[in-house]
This record gives sequence, structure tokens and C-alpha cells, in this order.
Amino acid sequence: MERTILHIDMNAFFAAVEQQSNPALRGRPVAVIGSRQRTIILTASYEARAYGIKTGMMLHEARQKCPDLILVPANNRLYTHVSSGIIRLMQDYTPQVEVFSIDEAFLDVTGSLNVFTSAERIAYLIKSRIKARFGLTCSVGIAPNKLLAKLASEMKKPDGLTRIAADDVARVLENLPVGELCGIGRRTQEKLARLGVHTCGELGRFPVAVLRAHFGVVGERLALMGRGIDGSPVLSPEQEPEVKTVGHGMTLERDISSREEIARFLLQLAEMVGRRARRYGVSGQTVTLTLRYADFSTFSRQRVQPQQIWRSEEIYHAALQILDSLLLAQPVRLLGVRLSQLQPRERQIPLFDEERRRESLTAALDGVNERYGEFSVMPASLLPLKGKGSHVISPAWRPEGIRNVKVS
DNA sequence: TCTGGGGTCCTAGGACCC
DNA sequence: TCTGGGGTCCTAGGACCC
Repeated sequence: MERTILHIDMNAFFAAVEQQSNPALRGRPVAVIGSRQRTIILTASYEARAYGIKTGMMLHEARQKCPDLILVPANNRLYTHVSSGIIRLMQDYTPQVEVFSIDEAFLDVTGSLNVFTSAERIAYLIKSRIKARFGLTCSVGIAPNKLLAKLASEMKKPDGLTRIAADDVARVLENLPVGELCGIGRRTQEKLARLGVHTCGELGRFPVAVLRAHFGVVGERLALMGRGIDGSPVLSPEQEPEVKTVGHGMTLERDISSREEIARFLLQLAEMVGRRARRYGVSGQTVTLTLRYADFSTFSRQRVQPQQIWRSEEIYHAALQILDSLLLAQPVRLLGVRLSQLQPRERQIPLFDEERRRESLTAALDGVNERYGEFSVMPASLLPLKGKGSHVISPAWRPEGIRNVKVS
């Protein structure tokens, strides 16, 4: 059956939210940046984009291009809050809303067309309500599948509404560079170019066997993408696969070498990972330590633990063990800790007083931190870091309460 | 003031087992 | 006096997305 899919992409989301919450920023070149020392441009307002300011740009480069650029540290709580409101609004038009990121969503409105007349009508209603309630614009793509809906939403920004009709797909794709498709990044684009494939039209006609030989299972999907075929369903939060890993990483404000100093950051990261794992109600059996050296070379080492773990101290000790198995070649600029092989955590009554005491202490600390924000309460060894880790933001973060987390 | 952070999926090689 | 072979787990790295 023919589906009708919407992709909704908030325009310059973080920057637009800041301009809404602070009128002094409206109409001006604004860039949202991370709240730490070493950071990049996360989002630029359209006024800033006119100067060539882009996501991922370094600050000194951005200031060269636009000396009047206003830099605003990211306010993750605010963006998450606004995002949640927008998602709920979309859910008035179909339960099939897939939260793709904090500022993007797919809607399968196939079953809602009778009620709301047309996909364009739904898009119009959503756009005008988001504008009225939040003062924000978005670009909407309408198409028979997610791949094409996402492509369509990219076609007009800001405040766009673009439909790719089923009988127009071949024409749209014929001369479209393959890199425009979601899922074909720089590397794949380069590899395809070496095979003489530059446009989606060429990709669609290219022999699948050759694609398979060069790209493995991805080759099959590439062939379909070239023809605009994508059968993947829109997954509501309840249908989304469960989280598979939980991790945190941070670029340090300066490169460090001493084990003691590194260990202190690992404790902080392990605490963040542990608390999130506990909030999700999961334990994990593999701990991965990631390091980035001063020269930006990055590597990771992982270790399977004898049992499932969830306490911050356990995660910390595992990370520390890995660290101690390494000979550091350079000062470290980034540290990351990740917990994987996750399972729903079984809560059994602890056998021993000591363990029972520790469990209730952990739960109490988690409770305070949930309510008052990261690191309201923390082990004394972290005290000098207070506040430093509390405003990490990431576009990939799911809005509060939107992420499917099945608590056992 | 040199380059963020959180994820998913795939690959490839080695260990180990039957 | 080798050159089986499949399955699973583990590890490291890379591509991609926002």
C-alpha cells in the first residue's frame, strides 16, 4: 500500500530557540556553541549562515567570517523542553511519530488522511501551530517513504513545504548527487565516484552485484536508495528498538597526562554513565574506554566484565583497569566511557547489609541529581569539577520522556 | 582560543568449540 | 607429513546520522 510520510525538520533549531527566548538576538547573527572551552559551532542562525557560518566550524574561523557573531552557550534543557512540546503537537495528527533527533521527526500520516483531508493540510496545520506556539519555523517534506520525505524537507529551507509525488521520483533523482541522500556520507560518495557513480540515477542503474562486492550488505541498500526505494517503517517511541549502549565522552579543557588526573575524569564520566544506566533500568557487561590524543588520533579499548554491572564505581573500576593496561603515547584531549551489552536490570533484594546500604545511597543520590540537575550531589573527589559537566548538549539527544526506555 | 558529543550498524580478524 | 569448516564471542575500527 502506498504510504504518505512527512519529515519535519526544525530550521536552525537551537539558534532559533535562543532568538525566541531572547528578543535581542532576533534578526542578528547568532551561533550556539558548547558550554566548554574547546567547542565548535553547533547551530548558526540564518543571519549567521549568510556569513558562511556552519555547524562544525571552529570558533576562530567563525569569528573571522563574521566579527559580529553572537555566541550563545547551549541550553540543553530549554531545547529538550521545546522539542518535547513540538513532538506532542505532532502526535495530534498520528500516533506514528518517529523522533529522529531533537529537531527532526518522521510522521506516517497514511491513516490520518481521511480525517485531515490531505498531507499538505496536516503539514500546514503543524507548521502554523509550531509557529504560533513556539515562534519557530520548520521545513516539511512529504513523500511515499522516509528516504524521500527527508530529501524533500531539505529542498526548501527555511519554512519549506515540498512534496515528492510517487510518479515524480525518477525525475527528481535522475541528476541528484548521491551524497544528498541520508545514509550516503563523504566516504561512500567518494567510493561511488571511483566507480563512476555520481547521481542517484546512475546509482539506481548500477549493477547490484558490483555494489555488493564493494560495500557488502550496504550495497543492496544503496541500489534501492538510488531508485528512491525505502521500505523502513516509521517507528513510534514504543516501537523503537531499545537502547544498546550508554556512554559519555568529554573533551578536556586542556590536554592531560597524569594517571591521577585522567582517573578523576573517568570517575566523573562513570558516574554520568552509571546514573543514566540506572535511570534506564539497565545493567551492562562491556565497558569501553575511548581516548583521543592531542594530535586527534582516537582509539578505544573494551573489556567484558565477569558480571552485569550498573554501579558507577564498578564502571569506574573497569575503565581504570583498561587505562592501566595502556601505555599513553601522548597527552590526552578526550576521554569517553561507554557501557554496552545492556540488559534490563534485575532488582533483587540485596543479601548483605553493606550492599543494601550502598543501594539505597545510590538511589538517594540519583534521586537528588534527577531532580536538581547533574552533579548536584557527587562524590567528594569530583567537587572541584562541579558544574563543568552539567550542560553537555547533543543534537542526537532524545527529548525528555520521548526516548523509549522500558523499565523492568 | 585548533577541530563536540551521543548514538547505530557493519566489517574483519582471532580465539575457541565441536 | 598442516592447508576441514561452521558457529559464536570478543575486539577494534570505521562510516554514518543528528
